Amino acid sequence: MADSATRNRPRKVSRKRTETTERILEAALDVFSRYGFRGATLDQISSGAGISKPNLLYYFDSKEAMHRALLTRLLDTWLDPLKTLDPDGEPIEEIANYVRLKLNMARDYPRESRLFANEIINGAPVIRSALEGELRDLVNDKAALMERWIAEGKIAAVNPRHLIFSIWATTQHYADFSAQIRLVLDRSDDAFDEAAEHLDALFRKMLMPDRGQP
Amino acid sequence: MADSATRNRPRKVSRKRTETTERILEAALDVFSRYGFRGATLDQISSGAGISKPNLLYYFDSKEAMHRALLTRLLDTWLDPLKTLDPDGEPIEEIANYVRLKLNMARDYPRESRLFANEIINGAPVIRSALEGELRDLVNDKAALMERWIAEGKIAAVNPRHLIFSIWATTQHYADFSAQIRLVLDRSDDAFDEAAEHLDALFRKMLMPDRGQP
DNA sequence: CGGGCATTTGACCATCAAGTCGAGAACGCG
DNA sequence: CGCGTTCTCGACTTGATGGTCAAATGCCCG
Repeated sequence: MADSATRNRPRKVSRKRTETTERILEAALDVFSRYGFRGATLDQISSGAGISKPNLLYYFDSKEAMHRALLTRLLDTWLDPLKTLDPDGEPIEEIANYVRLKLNMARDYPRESRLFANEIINGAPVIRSALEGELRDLVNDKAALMERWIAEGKIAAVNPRHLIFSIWATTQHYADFSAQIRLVLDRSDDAFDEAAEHLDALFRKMLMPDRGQP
Repeated sequence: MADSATRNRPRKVSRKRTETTERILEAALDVFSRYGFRGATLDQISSGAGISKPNLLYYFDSKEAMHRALLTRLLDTWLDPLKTLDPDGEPIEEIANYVRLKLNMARDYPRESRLFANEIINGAPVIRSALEGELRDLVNDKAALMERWIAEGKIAAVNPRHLIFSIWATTQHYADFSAQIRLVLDRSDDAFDEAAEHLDALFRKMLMPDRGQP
């Protein structure tokens, strides 16, 4: 590790190469998230990235390779907020904070959210194995943490896994179904502030331990 | 209206025609919900319906027409549960019942849910106008009802529209993201019973009026 | 039963889109 | 400068796919 080959050449991959790769992935995210995998065309992506189609295929072997690169890179970002659930923190604050983080991601990265949604709706053909491994382990870990909090009477008795599902569902909804939300609410200003308040109240109330009957 | 041409012929459209149309829409639902509009092919649909491709196009002018027929027909079914919110019922029971109905739909009609999700994620190009009209009116109506319940102290002070969003999100999640849920929960048996219990508790707790400080 | 309308299909067409090829331009580096 | 490597693209190939057409078959009803 840290061998001379990697050390001596400050960049084995040229700056230009990484820059172009970045531009391509940015354009690909735009197109894939808007039209889905099948609906996206290489022409759209290449023109979005400002290069020719053969050049696009010089950087990525195939349309599928681009899609895969995008999704695997995304997965880490996507799972990150859940990792921040701190076993030593104040339980309700920790979870409320997680909800806020997820909602911020829906607001700041709607394309990523839609890309992910598309992949899952279609049965997660690409990231299935990653989901089975990394995601399941992470969820199991955090679910166990919540069980502990419940046993200690710190939060109400909820089903931890379904609580996590509810958090994912409600927060990502504001990205994935934004078209519907805009149409229902009528106004174009984003409803994220209201949503934040609403979801904070929803989950806090859900988690408040019932001190009534011990 | 009600002219003889329509009256005299008990079925201007033959039984066979409606039956074939039905078989086509069934196959189309299957394919569109699984692969999205662009991803679906007429060959898949025609073979799913057990007829030839030209015959398919004898019944529907185009792929788009089939898709549109499917979505407009679906919209009514989709909105129906919300209409059942009874202004004269017991508020919390009414809403809990609505949640249960929506979750049952996610369980019994996952293909319809995914078709709808696909349409919305892509910006609702087909049913935009219907959403702007019918759906918005319906939501406004029911939101007003909830405002009344809040004013009467029957339910806690929630943001009615965002409450509705949360119900849509959490229930449809079990259909649209079922792949993820199966992977996380590990077992193949559907998690709907657990989900029903969890969501019932979640929304009941959210809606319980705080008798503490009046 | 027979004329006419509805239904069905094999063969075909046109377009679109993923991916290939070979040649040329740009760049790094001695 | 010179030369190999990296990068870029116009033109092309190939397969998939939405849609057409004309001919054949079935079916209703007088």
